[in-house]
Amino acid sequence: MKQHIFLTRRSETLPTWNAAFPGASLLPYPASGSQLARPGEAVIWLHVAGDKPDPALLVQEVAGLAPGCCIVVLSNVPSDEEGLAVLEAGAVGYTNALAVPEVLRQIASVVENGGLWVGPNLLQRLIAGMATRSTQVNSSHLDKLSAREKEVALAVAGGASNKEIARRLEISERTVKAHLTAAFERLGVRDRLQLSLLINGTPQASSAPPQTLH
Amino acid sequence: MKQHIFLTRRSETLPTWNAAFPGASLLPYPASGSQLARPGEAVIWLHVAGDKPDPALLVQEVAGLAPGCCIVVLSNVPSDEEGLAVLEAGAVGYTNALAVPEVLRQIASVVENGGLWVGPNLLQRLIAGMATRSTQVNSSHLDKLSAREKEVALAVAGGASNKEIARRLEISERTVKAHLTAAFERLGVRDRLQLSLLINGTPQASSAPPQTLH
DNA sequence: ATCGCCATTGAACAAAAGGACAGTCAGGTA
DNA sequence: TACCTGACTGTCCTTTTGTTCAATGGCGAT
Repeated sequence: MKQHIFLTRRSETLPTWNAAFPGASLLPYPASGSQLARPGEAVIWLHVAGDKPDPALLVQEVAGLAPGCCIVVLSNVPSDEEGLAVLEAGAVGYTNALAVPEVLRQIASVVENGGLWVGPNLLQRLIAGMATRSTQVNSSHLDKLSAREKEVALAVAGGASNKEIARRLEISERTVKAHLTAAFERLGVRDRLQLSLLINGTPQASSAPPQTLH
Repeated sequence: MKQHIFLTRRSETLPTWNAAFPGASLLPYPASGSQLARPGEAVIWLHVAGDKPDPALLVQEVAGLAPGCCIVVLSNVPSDEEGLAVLEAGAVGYTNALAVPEVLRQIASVVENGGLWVGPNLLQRLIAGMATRSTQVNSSHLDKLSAREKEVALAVAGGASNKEIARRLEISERTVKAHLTAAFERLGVRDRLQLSLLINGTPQASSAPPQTLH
């Protein structure tokens, strides 16, 4: 069990923190210059309230003062954006400052074992946003389609209905469906919306760095 | 402590599973029709090997047989793509089938408390991918929507189906539709595809007919 | 306390989308 | 010529989407 340090602005400790980690230290956080803990031997619980000092910058600063330590951010007003920001800044956990002791201990055990902790809501948003773009992005998707399929696919990507496309291309609605089915198959998507995302390059996941880290 | 059920194709149990949960059940998984467990009272460990039966579909099928239960996927050949797929399908955890007992128990404790479990690698990828993208979503339109409508609209813009969104937000599919109908109305679009184009800021204008009718 | 907004859901319904199976026709190639 | 591919179409059927009508409960404002 590593040492637990709570960093907060107002030097008051929340009852839940004590309940979770009776032996933890409490420090005011503009801890200038001095080292906070022996490298890699502590879990830093960083309490942020609002965005006065940018939480992400704060995380980076604290990371400098406690190299190798896990930083978990406790937010008074949690939001997906803030969570995203601090995690990107190097925090390994993000949760509500009022989380119950069980959850705090849960988080501790996860991060102490090298894991990251993200709340279900944020996580699901991440998954939702990522899921469609993970499937093999090649930018030259349209090249995989025949001329006609391409026309139909582009119309769909522009938001047209099958009926509209049929009228526009002067073919039956049935044929539009046939071309679409072929396009879905060839591009490996399951419906017109994902086809649209693919063609419109909405994913742009190709630019996301692989990130091997830690 | 909930009941633990391991579903696997070959009816052999891995030593690590036993070590982690001595009292767990082991079942072959094409368990047709019959209910697997009392609703919400079990953790289902779904063992997948390769992609013969699509893991994501399998998750959905099992979810139907064990409503309210947590499904954790154990993969013989884990990949970010597979993880993403099963999590999107409703699984609440994804890890290597050979994970050591400590990790399995860790995962169990997380999901039993309503959390999602995603390995550090995949999670980092999600965060990295999201952080670069989250700024470019067209928020001006989203401001016209209520908090809940926004969540649904964003999921749709990411390519999710109503069923998936319902599962993700833990509401009925009917409610998803209600939020969507409201969002269409407020943003002046006629269906999910055009909503996606609007939110993702896709410049379509030229090819997409205004179409007020209906 | 009444009003309006929001979140939620049910039932029923209509329309759109998509899959399965089957078939014609034109053009190019082994 | 036999074979293949792409474009095109039909019918039948299932699933998904979206609407209409209707209702409940929470919550903040007047």
